[in-house]
Amino acid sequence: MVDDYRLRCLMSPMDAQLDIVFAALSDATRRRILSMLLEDDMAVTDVAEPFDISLAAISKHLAVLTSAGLISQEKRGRVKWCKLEPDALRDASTWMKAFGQMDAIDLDAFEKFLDQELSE
Amino acid sequence: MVDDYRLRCLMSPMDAQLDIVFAALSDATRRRILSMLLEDDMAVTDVAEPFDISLAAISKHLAVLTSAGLISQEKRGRVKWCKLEPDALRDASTWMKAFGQMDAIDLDAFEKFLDQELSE
DNA sequence: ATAATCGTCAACCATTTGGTTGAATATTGA
DNA sequence: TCAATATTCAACCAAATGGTTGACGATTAT
Repeated sequence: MVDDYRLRCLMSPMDAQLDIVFAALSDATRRRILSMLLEDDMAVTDVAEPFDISLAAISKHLAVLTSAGLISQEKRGRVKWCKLEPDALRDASTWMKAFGQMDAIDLDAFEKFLDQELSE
Repeated sequence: MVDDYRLRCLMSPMDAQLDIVFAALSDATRRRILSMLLEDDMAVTDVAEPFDISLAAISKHLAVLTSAGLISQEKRGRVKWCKLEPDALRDASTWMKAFGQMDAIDLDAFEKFLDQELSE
């Protein structure tokens, strides 16, 4: 009985999504925006206020966070509200968790899995 | 008594290091290399073997992982051995954990902290 | 109606990233 | 000694990233 759940977490098909989420997290401005949104939903202008960069730059950062699924944006009137979507962090934290526990799994199975993966 | 441990995790000075670690994790090739190194220490050439890209490209990926602290490289003879350093994941996973638990902390303190941070 | 506000778009720029190739540097094996 | 192996370096390239500015389309306030 192989615990290939963690293997699935580490390898293949959600790779593209993980790329995007980790890339979104790799910028301090974006992480700080996420922290701000923990406090409350915010309008784009209010998100931008503490930063020294242009509104357009913030708008781009918010677009990155949105396409990573880390936030959602909803326009009400002329204001676009930004809302945290912390569930999108789950893939990433699952990867890291799986990674940390990897030495506990069946390594023979992992090797077979790798061979199969590579022969495709 | 404020739990500002998590605040410290989310904000400021280790930001630069987090940038680097998350960026290193944002590439599927590099994550796969990390997975391979879970099995065992490996020489650069052996790391490269399963991939379709040049050895030089792998060498660069390994350099990225090294400067993120996620692996270490030690040259013995003409072979450079790559070794996983999973502790470097701790900052990142601490950030994510702190983030996930953020709603449990003192938000007034967080607000004060933010104000202070921004007035510097 | 007109002016102000919210946010994005488009064009541009410099830097970084991920890849290539070919040459160069050790080191080891015959 | 000479050839093969292991790895990096240097130069280059295309694409992506993070920033700018100015104009623009919506929406709201006067």
